[in-house]
Amino acid sequence: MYRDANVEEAPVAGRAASLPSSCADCRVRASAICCALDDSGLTALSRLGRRITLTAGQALLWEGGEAVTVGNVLSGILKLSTMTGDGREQIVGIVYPSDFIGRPFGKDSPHSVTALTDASLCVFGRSAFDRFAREHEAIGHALLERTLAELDRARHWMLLLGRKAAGERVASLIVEIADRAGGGPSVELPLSRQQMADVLGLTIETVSRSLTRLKRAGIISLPGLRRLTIEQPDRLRAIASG
Amino acid sequence: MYRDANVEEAPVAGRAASLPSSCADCRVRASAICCALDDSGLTALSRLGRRITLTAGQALLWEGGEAVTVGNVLSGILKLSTMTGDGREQIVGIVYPSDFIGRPFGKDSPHSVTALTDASLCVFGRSAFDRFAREHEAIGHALLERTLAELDRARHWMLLLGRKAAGERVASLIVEIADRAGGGPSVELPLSRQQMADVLGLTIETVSRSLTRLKRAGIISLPGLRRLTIEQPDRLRAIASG
DNA sequence: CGGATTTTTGATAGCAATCAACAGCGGTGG
DNA sequence: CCACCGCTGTTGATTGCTATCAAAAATCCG
Repeated sequence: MYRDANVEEAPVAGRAASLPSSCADCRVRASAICCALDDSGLTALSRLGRRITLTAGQALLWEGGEAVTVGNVLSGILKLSTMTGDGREQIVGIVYPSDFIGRPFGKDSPHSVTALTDASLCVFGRSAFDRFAREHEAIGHALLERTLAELDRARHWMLLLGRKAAGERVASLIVEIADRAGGGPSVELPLSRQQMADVLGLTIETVSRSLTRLKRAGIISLPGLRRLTIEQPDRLRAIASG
Repeated sequence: MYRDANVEEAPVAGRAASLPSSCADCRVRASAICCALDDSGLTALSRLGRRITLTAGQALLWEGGEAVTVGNVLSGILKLSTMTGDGREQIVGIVYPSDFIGRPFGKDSPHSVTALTDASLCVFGRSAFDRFAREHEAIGHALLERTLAELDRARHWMLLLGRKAAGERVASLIVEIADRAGGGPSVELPLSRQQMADVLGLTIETVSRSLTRLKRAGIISLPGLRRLTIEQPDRLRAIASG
């Protein structure tokens, strides 16, 4: 089902004095971790990296497997997931463009990384990246800030998983997706019902029923399977906050 | 119910050339974050810090409050916790001696930090610590490694909260506590039943019933309320892994 | 248009929460 | 020293929520 990631193209290292073309035209240059680097650092880092593409469903890293690669998401959406011994899955993170993926400074990957949509990434060998990060304070610090923010988010999600009822979980997810999408009351859902269930620690049926209930209450409407409009943000947030 | 932390003593900065006495006799010097520093760095850091004590139940930081302090735990055990709008609590982390607490590089504390036992800490003003960390690469890197490990642990706990049944959760917690305690089949439980419930996203009754079931199955025994012996580690681990 | 997949809806069952009472333990004071 | 009290933990009865099982409806895609 899952195939290996394919290399799209070798990096094109520009002249030493200028930015490599692969970075110059990078869609996430301003917001990815590399934005902490100056031009010379960026040039040096770009020599370690290459771009790859993943098709929806394709995995890049496996839980418990060697943490061989790290990198930035350029486009598409990926999931971080772990599984119990008998195969129940929990999504522990959703990764968007400009987010960093992989486990620097660790031998094994603590979770799987799988593309939910077709995606493109800028990836580095982990050990080469680790070495680079040790030499470039700015990258290390940017990584620290990101990791601290991720930890905050993971712990906040623990409250949802440990203490919130199904309806509250679904409301919380909608609020988070809407916030991430940035404002508008109408959002494209990046997740299928099954994926929503795997994020929320619920079943697909319970997610569906919760959405129906929110719809019937007039709090949201569902113009399409993957589209959702928040009709009453205040009530939605009230439910989400538990 | 919760009182403010009390300052125990001002730091005693030793002669510039030697280690300050507060660090020289520090119980966690070899394993806390400061072990990344050389003597001069340690001396500089120690000038920013002071020791405080907390009594059981006392809070150091509040969820949503200003993240004024960071520091190392010297002795005792603390919890990190968050609450829903209507007061349901989830413990998102247990902190042991030599662990780091607080939220560097952030304005607000994402969770409360509360002592579960009497505890002593070596704390720093956050902004002073932030400045220090930016100037001392070694601390920043040590913090990064710790934060990455914490993130791995938090995400692993998300699997437990999202997908494991009550009995599996309790078994997992016992395994984790036993591993942390280091080997012996008999462990002192650092948590009350209520606190175990708050970590596991369960109620106190369900935790108690799960323990009783494990006891009746001969997998564990409970020589005292706060003492537990693992009789059949393999079966316990099998249950824990889901 | 037709088949496959995803989503919704319905019926039922099971697990954990809730409500309630009791037991064990430790501390205190008579 | 023992009786009493408060607190923590255990056990029991019941309820309620969510999972599970099952089937229909909607959507997607060739």
